[in-house]
Amino acid sequence: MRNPSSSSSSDGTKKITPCCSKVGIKKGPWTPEEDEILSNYIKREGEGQWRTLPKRAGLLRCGKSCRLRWMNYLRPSIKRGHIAPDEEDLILRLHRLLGNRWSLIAGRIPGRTDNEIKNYWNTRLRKKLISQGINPTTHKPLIFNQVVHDQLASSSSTSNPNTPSLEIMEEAGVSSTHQAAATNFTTNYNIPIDGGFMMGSLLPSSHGHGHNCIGDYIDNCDEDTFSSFLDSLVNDDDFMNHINEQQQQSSVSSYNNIGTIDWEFADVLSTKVGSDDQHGAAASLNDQL
DNA sequence: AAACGCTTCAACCGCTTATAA
DNA sequence: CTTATAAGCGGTTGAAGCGTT
Repeated sequence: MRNPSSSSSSDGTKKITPCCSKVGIKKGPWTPEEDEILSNYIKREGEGQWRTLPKRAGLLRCGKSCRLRWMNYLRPSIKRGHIAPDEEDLILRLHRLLGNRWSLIAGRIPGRTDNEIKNYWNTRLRKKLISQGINPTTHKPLIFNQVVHDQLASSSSTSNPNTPSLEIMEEAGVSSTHQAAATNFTTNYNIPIDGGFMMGSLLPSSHGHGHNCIGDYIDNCDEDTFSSFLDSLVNDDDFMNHINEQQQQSSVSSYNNIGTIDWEFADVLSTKVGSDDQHGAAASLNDQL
């Protein structure tokens, strides 16, 4: 494990983490005895008050370490071991929508911790996607993105600056129907090609400022709505019902076509124009429909 | 059997966010 | 409103285990 004395900031000065700086605080792997003490204490007294918990429980650990051990290993609800294919699929779908929001992703997968999912992603899923030629950050094809982006950069032949050129769409194999939809889609929703819209900005605590129907939809959600939105990803059939309910309740015009947008096209388009993240939301939702 | 390289995952760190005083 | 403290998060590390040579 890591050397406790090696902690330093980028400018070389030592940084002290208050709860872990005391002499006599144990670090490194937990022993079965420590696990038992912590488990028994939390079962008896409950979670929380992590900073003072070690002293009260009689452990020579910092509160952070106790919390982590409990959250990631000792909690009775934790499901350890092999991640099933359906769990893997869910991780992929949620990551495509949420990015590296491990805690949020874990919250949607019963019995799995953020640390476990993060590790699984970094050691397996990331490599798996790369081996399949998929960018693990954007979930788009690795090579195609670059080619189209380069083409797009040298093109200025469309009247709407947000719309990819018809030549590019033809080259990319987009049908004429979808080409027309592209113009409508990008015009109606004023989607800027360069986006700057991170998937993480879909979250209530980190609002994006791009104009995107899905982004707007989620930006205007409260936490319960967002939570139920994520639940709908787990239960695919619920998603359209959820959107339709929101449509009826909302007078925001940009929501009006949300149930009729050609999401398959949105996915194709997002790949073609290279504004991965902004369209990534639509693309990920497309997969659910 | 030994040496080496690679993979996994528990645990730590620093930072941010939330809450209390 | 400001400051201090606690909790939570994501990135990173490195020991242990495993496979290969």
